[in-house]
Amino acid sequence: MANLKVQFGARLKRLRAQCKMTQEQLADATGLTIESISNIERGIFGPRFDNLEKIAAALNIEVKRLFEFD
Amino acid sequence: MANLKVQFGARLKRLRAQCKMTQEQLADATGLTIESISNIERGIFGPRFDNLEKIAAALNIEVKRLFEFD
DNA sequence: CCAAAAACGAAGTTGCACTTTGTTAAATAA
DNA sequence: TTATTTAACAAAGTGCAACTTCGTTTTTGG
Repeated sequence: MANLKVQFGARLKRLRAQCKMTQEQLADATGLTIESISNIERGIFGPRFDNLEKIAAALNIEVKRLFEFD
Repeated sequence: MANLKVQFGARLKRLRAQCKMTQEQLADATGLTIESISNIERGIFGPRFDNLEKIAAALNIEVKRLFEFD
């Protein structure tokens, strides 16, 4: 099983796609750069808690859904 | 609604209690200091992703359960 | 009461989240 | 095909929040 950052990134990418948002749109909605969104989705790094909140808010979902893998 | 760090901290505290673990035991199991555990539980700061994994592993639960509030 | 557990303060370190810039590649569409 | 958009990827720099350390006080529970 891949590490948490990778799993989280893949999950985020899928949820963002379901929202039909581009990385740029998510970046704008969260205040992060498009590069940071890309890095998060590829599992390069995991977002801090404050940005975790912003990401969930932008996708209009609860934070825990970002951790629902399998 | 309190911010994510505070909600997470309260949730962690409850789950740790359910496991009948002390902060010190959780600290030992995760490699964090007892102070860091205390700070996390009080919502002073949120753990990084690598430590999120270790905390969930120490409690023998899935990460998502740490974000199940309400 | 006593001992253990946890809260709290303050100050210092460090690693990682995040940015910036730029290039390349893949996807979508016309 | 040719554009155009979207995203992957690299490398280098910055800042701040996560984390530590040391010490004191307060709370909990037996």
